[in-house]
Amino acid sequence: MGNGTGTRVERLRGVAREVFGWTDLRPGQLEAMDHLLGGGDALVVLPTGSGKSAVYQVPALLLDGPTVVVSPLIALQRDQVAGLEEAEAGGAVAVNSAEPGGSPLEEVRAGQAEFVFLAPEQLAKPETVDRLRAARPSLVAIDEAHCVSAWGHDFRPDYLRLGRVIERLGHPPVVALTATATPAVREEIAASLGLRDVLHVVRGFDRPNLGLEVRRFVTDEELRRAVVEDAASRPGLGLVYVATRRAAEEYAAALREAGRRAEAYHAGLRAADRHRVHELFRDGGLDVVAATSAFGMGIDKPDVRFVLHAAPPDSPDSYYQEIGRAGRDGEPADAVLFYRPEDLGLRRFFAAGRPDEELLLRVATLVCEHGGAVPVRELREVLGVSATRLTRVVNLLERAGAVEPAGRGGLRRADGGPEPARAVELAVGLEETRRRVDESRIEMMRGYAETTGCRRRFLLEYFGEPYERTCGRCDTCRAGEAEAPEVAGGPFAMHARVRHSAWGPGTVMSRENDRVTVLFEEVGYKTLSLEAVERDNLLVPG
DNA sequence: CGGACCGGTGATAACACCGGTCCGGTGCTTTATT
Repeated sequence: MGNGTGTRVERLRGVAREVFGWTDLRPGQLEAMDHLLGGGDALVVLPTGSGKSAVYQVPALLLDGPTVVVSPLIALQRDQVAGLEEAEAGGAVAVNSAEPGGSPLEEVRAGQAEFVFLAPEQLAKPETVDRLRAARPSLVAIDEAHCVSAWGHDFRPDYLRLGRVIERLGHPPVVALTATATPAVREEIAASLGLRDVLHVVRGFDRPNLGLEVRRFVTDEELRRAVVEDAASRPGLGLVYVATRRAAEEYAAALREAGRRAEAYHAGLRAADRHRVHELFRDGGLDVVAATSAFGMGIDKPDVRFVLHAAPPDSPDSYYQEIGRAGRDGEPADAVLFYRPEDLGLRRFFAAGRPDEELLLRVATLVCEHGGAVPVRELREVLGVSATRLTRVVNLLERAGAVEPAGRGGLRRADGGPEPARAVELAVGLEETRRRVDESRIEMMRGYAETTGCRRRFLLEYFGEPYERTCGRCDTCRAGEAEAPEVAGGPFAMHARVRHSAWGPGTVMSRENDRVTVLFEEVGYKTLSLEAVERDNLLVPG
């Protein structure tokens, strides 16, 4: 393989060509790879199907030592391992509950595997981290890195502990990869993973071949009928995203009734059924999949012609991820949201979870009174709670500065940290902030559904890309309703830092002609009328 | 937060209406039982 001589970029190109057969690395990819070879960390936002994996696979072969890849789904790990085995890129193994015994880690230690795939839950075991550390990893890749922000806080709290794991592994170069991330989510990922000397590579947010449309309904019955009629009459392959498992089954049944080859997909299906639907979808045996958010990660089918939403997701972030599965081939495709404001209620319910004050206090008190290092495993046995619940609480107490890790899987009171009662207060405050931000993202989803402006502009500015025009291809543009934006400027330019007397510091995310949307650190997204802002001097530069 | 579902109510009876209750997404793990 071509190494030893030549510039880093030439060596990277050589490996890409000779090992993987890639002859056309894109500027964003190369830049990130080069930065990693130089010892820095990178946060890479590229659309799925544009070679995100290459960003760690190529430099991995030029760095001396195995590459640790954190990947959220066992199914994705399997696919990636298979792909690497085929490329003969130095061997790849996965470590998870579905794999036999402890032999994969042995292969890594013995230098027989260049890539090792794990979910964050595996890295919660100190023994596993120790064995990886002994193999002296030279690169860490966090795939689908938005999971750190989206899942780490409640659903899979081990995501929030990856920063600790990276340190424990000696902090080799780290690359975080995702297809969707607002500036705020990118900041959170970088901070949570403890990235240093970070190069941000963000490419290809706009998807001009996607037609955007929102249709509004009063009753649930009308909405359902319209979704089924629409999905049944469109040519080509499509997805219908729904909010509940039950709705997935009902839509699939209605579409079959209407003569389409349709299947439901959600996490309540047996593994064999999920597998079967995936294969049918992949091999062209279906017209429509009616699915919850369980369907999507790892899907890279080029010819999806439409993505309909029978209910709004929890944020524009999720929405963009889901509609981004349409039109990967660059041909025209449609993204239609069938909208009732009431349907945001379910999202609000999911966002509302309250913190576990009793458990917070018990953990804080136990650790505080112990005086030394308490093994987390022991805490779990004493308290008789699930690992997920305990990890969530420990994360909060760490963020509140009350406890800190002590060696292998231990926990002790932080030096000069707050008393248990005060620690609980601080932790509850952190949860409150989190809840407010989640709710504000739901409000931004309402904003998208109800905007009278250009929808593409709304989404792109939400993702931090200035878009000083109208697209002409969304429903509001076509109806001639979208107002042409004025040239922005003045005190509320995109990304300007501002301060509000009650809501504290924030960043301007977008500006329409009569209002401005600001992302506040403490309360999330707020849209303010410019008239009120000017009349009452609500925002000052900050 | 909103919807589906259930059982009680009223009072020529059948069925419309009410209020209460329950339920809802995403995946890793691991272990005992077939």
